[in-house]
Amino acid sequence: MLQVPFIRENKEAIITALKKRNIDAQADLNAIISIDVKRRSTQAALDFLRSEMNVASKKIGELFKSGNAAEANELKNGVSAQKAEEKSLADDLNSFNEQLQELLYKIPNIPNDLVPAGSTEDDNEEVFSEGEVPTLFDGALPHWELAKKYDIIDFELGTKITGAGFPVYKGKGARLQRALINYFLDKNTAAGYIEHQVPHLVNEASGFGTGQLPDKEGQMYHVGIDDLYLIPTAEVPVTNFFRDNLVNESELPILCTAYTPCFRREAGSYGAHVRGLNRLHQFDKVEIVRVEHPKNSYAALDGMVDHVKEILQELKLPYRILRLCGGDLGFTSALTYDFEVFSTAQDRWLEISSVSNFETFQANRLKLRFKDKEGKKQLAHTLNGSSLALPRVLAGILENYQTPEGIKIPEVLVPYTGFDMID
RNA sequence: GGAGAAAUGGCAGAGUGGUCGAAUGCGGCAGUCUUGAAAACUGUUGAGGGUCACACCUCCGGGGGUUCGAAUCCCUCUUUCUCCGCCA
Repeated sequence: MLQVPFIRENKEAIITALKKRNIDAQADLNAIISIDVKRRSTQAALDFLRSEMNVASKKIGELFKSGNAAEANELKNGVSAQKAEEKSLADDLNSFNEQLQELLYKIPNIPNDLVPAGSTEDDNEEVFSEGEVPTLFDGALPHWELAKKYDIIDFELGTKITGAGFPVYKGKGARLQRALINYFLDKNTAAGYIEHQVPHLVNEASGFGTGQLPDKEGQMYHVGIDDLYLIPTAEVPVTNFFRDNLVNESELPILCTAYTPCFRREAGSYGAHVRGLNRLHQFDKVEIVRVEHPKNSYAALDGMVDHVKEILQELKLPYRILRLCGGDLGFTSALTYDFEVFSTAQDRWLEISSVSNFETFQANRLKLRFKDKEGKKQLAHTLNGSSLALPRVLAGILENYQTPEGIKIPEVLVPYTGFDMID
């Protein structure tokens, strides 16, 4: 969420920047500014009236104490008469605040200068790639076939007990998942991220804090009876740790990591792209979250990108890094790098990580501030990234490491799996 | 799930209708003293809105109500604690 004073002072620049998202924000920004003017004048009028009433009330108390009941009663009638006006002004103010809030929720974050223009994922800019795409032998299979052949993932069983998109991992498949989780968490904690285990359901306020609500209700599973949401990512509980926090500058940066399952309804997805592990309703992910000083947030973003790179290098998977274009950029993000691993048997790239700087956009919603050296309060910057999303990493390993004899395990994972081959 | 008690500033904890945004202690910050630190002493120290700056307004778990006036009274929700029941 953008701040109103910022909008007031930078309207034209915001309109220009949001064009990269293919959004014309002019009308909404104008509405915000004019409602804010009304809001402030109403607030001033209300404050003035209340001040009068407060003075009179205090006087009434003094008059009663000094036994001057007649005069006190007269004043009382005067204040009573003002109450209707007070209520009307307060209602107006409330309504302006609500209108303002609603409009502010509609405006996405301002893209960073580096964000390329564009409307679809085809316009994303490749900024880095590494690792050789292996030439597969004759008879190489896509991961869902491999999963069946080696009996390590049972999609049908998941469908039976829950529904499509909820696979069951078995035997060495389950063990490999657990190995990946442990490996990722170890990498993250070695880099200074503090490991957390968090609730997998969150309340409505948390959904608002990170920007899933309003508008994206349909993406999350909602437990109606208790009004809780299943988390679509650990970003939601972890970033909301800091909701309504005022921290000391010296506490920054704050680095957290958490492994959680993630639940996504993925309404509207269909076809070959949801095959196998490509798109699931429940999947595992290890997340990293940072709360940063605004001065450091872009250096931190680069650091997170390097961190994820290192993991992929160790796994020896072919991957590339994309800088998302305006049209593909998430609502709350100012700059996002996507990591994609190459799925050899499918001959396509699969997104396995998304690393973003939200600048103050989430912090403003969260009321996450820090006190600087002068004692001034500033919004902090929040960032997060996946390190990594499990299913597609697993798909990448299965497909790229397959041999006629079986699936080799990346060397770095062997200490975690306890075996070096799935056969 | 049932019964009872409670929720106040970073923390602890006073405050039961007006002079309370709130005593006191701890903590934090600044200073005095000290070679430096500690101790001691002095001062300072909640948040939001609003203003050029003041003024002023709002906030004592959330929401609503009574009253000229609410931290204080009433209703409701949430959370915490104690006891009982159930339970991994």
